[in-house]
Amino acid sequence: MQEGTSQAPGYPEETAGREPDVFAAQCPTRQLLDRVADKWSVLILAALGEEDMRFNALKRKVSGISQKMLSQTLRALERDGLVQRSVFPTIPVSVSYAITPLGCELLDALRSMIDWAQSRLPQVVSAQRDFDARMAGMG
Amino acid sequence: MQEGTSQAPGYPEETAGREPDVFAAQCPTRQLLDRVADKWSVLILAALGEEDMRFNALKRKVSGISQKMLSQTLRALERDGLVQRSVFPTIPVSVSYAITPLGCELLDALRSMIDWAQSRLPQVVSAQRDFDARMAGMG
DNA sequence: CTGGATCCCGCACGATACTG
DNA sequence: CAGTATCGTGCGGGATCCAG
Repeated sequence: MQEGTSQAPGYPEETAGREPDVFAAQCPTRQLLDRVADKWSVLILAALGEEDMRFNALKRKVSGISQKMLSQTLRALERDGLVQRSVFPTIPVSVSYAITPLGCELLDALRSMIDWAQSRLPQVVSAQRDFDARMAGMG
Repeated sequence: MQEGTSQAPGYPEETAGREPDVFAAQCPTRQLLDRVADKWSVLILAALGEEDMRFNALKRKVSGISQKMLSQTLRALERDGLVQRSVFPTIPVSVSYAITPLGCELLDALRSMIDWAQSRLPQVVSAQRDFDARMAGMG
């Protein structure tokens, strides 16, 4: 494919102060970004940013998510250290999810994105109308 | 679909100045967020944030993207007013994509996320190792 | 040649049933 | 309640074809 600078075989992590190319698919940062720049991850973190929640509460909060994607995304978030899973041996067992300090840092960044979406929605809707009108005019 | 200021009937939103529930699947902000909190959108906007690019240059830059997703995502971004598409009637025709001021605002928010991923990658990797070790220990 | 549409197919996701 | 297992479908990737 693309060689550019020669990379060590096996682990293409650059050595010196050079930062990795986040656009390269095999870059670890890019892979982390792919996991984090995901609608379910964003919504789950945002929900847990408001308060700790149990599995089904989370499922109700994040409307439209399937149990499969919820449990799958939660496990990925937990593995990345962004979410803490706590099991309480009640009967039946209850499991609570909380955002970690690391996840909280990320959430701060995500909030800018969410705030942007909320505040700029009118401009976006207007742009959509404009675009659709142009497309209709082209036939 | 788009009513602008007043709440249209049919939207189960709460009434007065209360902001809509971004966790509700049918909330327009949530839908915008779903489009924006997408790995291809993020990478494309980040690439165009560096410089205007043509279709194939973008395809090379954003490694791993298929031309289908590139053209599809670009069209969605253009429709949302985040990206400007310019056709130059050269031979062969060249199409250039540029980020708009609106998209630039969003990109500022996205950059926090990207920066977070770059700076916190070590912690995440460490958390992954920890998680994997715990899972291995459980059998 | 560049930009993009279209077809086909595999895989990831959604819906649901089932288990501890 | 908190998941896993199973199955069907729709989205995304790759190849191919088309327009200019």
